[in-house]
Amino acid sequence: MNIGDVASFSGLPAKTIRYYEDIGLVQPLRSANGYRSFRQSDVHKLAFLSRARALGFTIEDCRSLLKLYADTERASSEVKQIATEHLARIDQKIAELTEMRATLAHLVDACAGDHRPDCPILADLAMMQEAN
Amino acid sequence: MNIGDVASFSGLPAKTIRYYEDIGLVQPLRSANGYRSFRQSDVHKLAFLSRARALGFTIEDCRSLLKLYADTERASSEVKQIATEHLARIDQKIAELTEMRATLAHLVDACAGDHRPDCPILADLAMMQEAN
DNA sequence: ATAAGGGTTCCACCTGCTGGAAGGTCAATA
DNA sequence: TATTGACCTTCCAGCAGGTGGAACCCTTAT
Repeated sequence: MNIGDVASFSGLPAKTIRYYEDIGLVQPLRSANGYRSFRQSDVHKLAFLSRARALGFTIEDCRSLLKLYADTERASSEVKQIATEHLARIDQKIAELTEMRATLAHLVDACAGDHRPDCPILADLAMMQEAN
Repeated sequence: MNIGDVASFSGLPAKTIRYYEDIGLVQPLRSANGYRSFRQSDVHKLAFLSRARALGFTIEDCRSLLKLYADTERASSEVKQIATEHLARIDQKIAELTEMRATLAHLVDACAGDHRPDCPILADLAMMQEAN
């Protein structure tokens, strides 16, 4: 399979697939003409990566997950730990964004948004200047 | 004011302040010895930037906001638009993360996380391989 | 023969900093 | 006065995770 086919199959751009090869996540063979030649297992790996990335796992997480995936003797606890840590990071991020959202929504709400220059958003961002 | 003082005052690392000068967000003067010399207005700008960045505005947003801030003739609608677009981006991000979180939490929940190799997390990530 | 549509490499760029090396400056102390 | 230590300076490199483009090769059809 050439890279274009793999791209449409895995949903990853060809550029990304080349990048994944660069950083050692996949090792496709090469045809006589120099084209990358992907085996079924490579395609599976890439689909795996595509899904893992879509769930927000970092590349390093993906590397670990692929290793565990390949090791049929792994303990599921190892996988669960990676996923649990990632879940905590997501929760953290959601909490941060939610707080930002609240503040920002409040400001947007307070701003008339008309032709006049008075703007609570700028006033809040400046704050210190207010005390001036 | 030297960069160290400004850093502790604005809450931004000195490195970041230098970077902000690099990209033209602030233009401090220079003392005879070559040290950056920050006026009150620079310090205010940096505090403004610090708050705007904490609310997740991009650097380019900040650039626009600073320009609007400096322009006492601005229409508040211009500010509101930037903030509203940013709010939408935040909502988008929260939605994505929330979906990720749901899927991941479901998987983590389903995984025994013990010494055995059976793992629904890997199984789900692989999917295609399942059909193999 | 040539044009279209694959593929290849390499290098630069994106966001928003951060770290480190190598050196200049300043105030206080031994 | 020498020297320490805490400042400051510049410049260069790197992080994640790709993306864009240039310049080129390969294959197939017309």
